[in-house]
Amino acid sequence: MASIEDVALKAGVSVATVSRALRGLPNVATATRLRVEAAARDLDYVSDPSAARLAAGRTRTLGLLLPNLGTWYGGRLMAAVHEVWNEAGFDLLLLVVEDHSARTRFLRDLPFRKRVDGLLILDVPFDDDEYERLLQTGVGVVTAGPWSDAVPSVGIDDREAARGVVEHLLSLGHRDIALLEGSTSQPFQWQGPTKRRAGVLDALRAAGLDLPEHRAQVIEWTASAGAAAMTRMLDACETPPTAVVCFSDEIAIGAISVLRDWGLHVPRDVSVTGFDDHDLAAHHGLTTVHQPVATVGLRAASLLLELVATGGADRVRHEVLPTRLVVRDSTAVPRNRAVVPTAPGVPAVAAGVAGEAGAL
Amino acid sequence: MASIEDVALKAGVSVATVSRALRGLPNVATATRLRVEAAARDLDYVSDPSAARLAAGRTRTLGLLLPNLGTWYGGRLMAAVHEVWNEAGFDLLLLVVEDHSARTRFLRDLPFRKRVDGLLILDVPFDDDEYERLLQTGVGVVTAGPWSDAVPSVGIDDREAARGVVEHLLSLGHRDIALLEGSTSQPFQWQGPTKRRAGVLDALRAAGLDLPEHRAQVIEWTASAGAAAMTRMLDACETPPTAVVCFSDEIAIGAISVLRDWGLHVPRDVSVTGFDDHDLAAHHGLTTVHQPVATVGLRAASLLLELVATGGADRVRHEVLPTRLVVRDSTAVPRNRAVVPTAPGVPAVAAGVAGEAGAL
DNA sequence: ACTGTTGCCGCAAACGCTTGCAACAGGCAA
DNA sequence: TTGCCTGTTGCAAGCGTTTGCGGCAACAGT
Repeated sequence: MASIEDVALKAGVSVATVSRALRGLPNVATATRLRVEAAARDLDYVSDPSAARLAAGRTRTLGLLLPNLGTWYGGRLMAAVHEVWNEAGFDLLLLVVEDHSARTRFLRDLPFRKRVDGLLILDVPFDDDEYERLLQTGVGVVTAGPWSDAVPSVGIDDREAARGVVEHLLSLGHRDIALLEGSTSQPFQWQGPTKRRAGVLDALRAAGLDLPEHRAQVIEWTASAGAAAMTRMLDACETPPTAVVCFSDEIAIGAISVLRDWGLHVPRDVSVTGFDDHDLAAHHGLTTVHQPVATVGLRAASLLLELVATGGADRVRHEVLPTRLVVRDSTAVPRNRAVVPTAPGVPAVAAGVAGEAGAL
Repeated sequence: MASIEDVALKAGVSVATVSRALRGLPNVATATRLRVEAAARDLDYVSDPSAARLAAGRTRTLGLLLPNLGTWYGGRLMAAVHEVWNEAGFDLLLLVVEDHSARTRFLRDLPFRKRVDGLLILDVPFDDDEYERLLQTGVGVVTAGPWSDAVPSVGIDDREAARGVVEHLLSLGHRDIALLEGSTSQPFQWQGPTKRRAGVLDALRAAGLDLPEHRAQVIEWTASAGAAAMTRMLDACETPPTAVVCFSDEIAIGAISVLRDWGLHVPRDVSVTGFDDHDLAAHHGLTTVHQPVATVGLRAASLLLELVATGGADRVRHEVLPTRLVVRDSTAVPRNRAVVPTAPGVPAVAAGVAGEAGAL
């Protein structure tokens, strides 16, 4: 297998020149560059990344830290990140921290040392001291999701998004709105659900409403948990809520199936909303919050790329990407209630768009 | 940041001894080993993988080649593979080949050269010559899914699995069975669907039945494609089939939603089966073929590990993992038809298990 | 003609490990 | 005592790059 020396011999130059020519450095004459490139092509030469890393002191590898592989969100994001980094000639090193003990080990061993130039953290939150410890290794750090003053981030405004969903329901005339919240500890203390809950309360209070205890449940982020919670709620109350706000599409899909089992029509009897705009959401006709997961990945990946290129963070920047309420067929005017033209402070949103058209 | 030399100095031994001690090689006295380990711990030393790779000529990295990130199947498999390799101290390098031009480039450039010790190929099929070209780079190759005489593989018996599904329907008494096949070119020519079709035909023919042209459609592997195809089929025929066999759970979910829209009850009016046992399949009460994706990943990952450890493949081995028919609530005895006790050659499977119990 | 300047290029020293080989000490048998 | 073997350690030569520095033309300005 050809090494740089073979190329140098064949092209009649030194290895230094080959290295410079092949990497496109400026101080190489065009003629020599062409000669070198030809020689490299003839010999089918590719440079050895290990040697390059060792000599240059940079790994041209970036780490992606996430709590688990195989989730819809993580997979989508990883796809975007991989594309950006691959394009820029960086390898992607997967770092999986699936539970608290793994998290502790991660912070103790810092297993990315000497392996990556930068670290993109997805949904594994740290406190400021912990971020500091990560940064002391010299690698650049960016988060996609978690927010901290210590490191740059890109994410969405969970609070605002949740508020938008509830405002949509309010504008349709709903006054009895239930909440299926995702747990904050799945598997980590994560800020998203807290913010979403705050957004829900913002909207309710602006309309002079409240969130009674029996109308809220904190559950896992799965369809089965959504189904179970919906069942409990229907069991416990004589009248179902007119609308159910779910913190993920999967939860919503679970809730919907239970409602249907109970003979309740969605959206005629009960409106349901999700969060994420999962692939299957469109197919289920689910009204939901579209979350630009690919864009989040792309931006975060690019940010980290810049960071490691410029060497240091000049200033900690935060990018907040817009979400979008996608109104489909799972929300409608509540049964037997007058449409309130516009709730106070609510933009005249989509009240006409959401019909009872497509059955679910 | 501490290097091996610092540890050597601190422990009062040579770097060679440190290297041997820390890697657990046998020819180090226990006392020295302990001293070295203590020094390493004190200095918070981790070895530089680039230097180790360069010196040893092995990368301790394995490549995972797949057509796209962010799919349910790929994500699940990657999770299993990552766990096995991580445990063994190997890094995972993602190689994505999303379409034919990328595939051509991959074969031309062999971008994994000098970067990995082995390659695990998932759902990106090559012909024998192409495998030969991959092998000439000296890396070990294993596939998860595709079958070839050239390289070891682990996978499932698609034909057998598909046959089982149809036999289940036959044993319930179905005689008018439709097929929603996944396309073979998504994005690559892949053997799975061909084999599944063969399995379907095996079962039908054994029962003296046929697959009329208007009862089969080749479509994409998505819920929307499943929905569209189901619509076309219902549009085109005056009587719907009594059962629909789908090549993926997502296709099945799409089909079911259309059937429901048309006022057809599943399974009372039409039975539907999927393939994969996707997370949401249980939730939809879908009768389907459980595919041991995590086990496939685990076995393939281990196989590759052995392969690169022993240096060479003694013999090309193929592992076929069992699938399992999971009978849920989307299949039942067809309406207005007598139950045929047992179809010829069909094991007395689950005919009593599949009731009309849970509505969908 | 002499000095700077500029543009290319080569020399050689890293980079931080691994590993074949030699050295050495101690134990044992002859 | 000598020789051999075994178990442990050190020496030093790599591994294949990158990059600071110096050299050497060619060229322009005085």
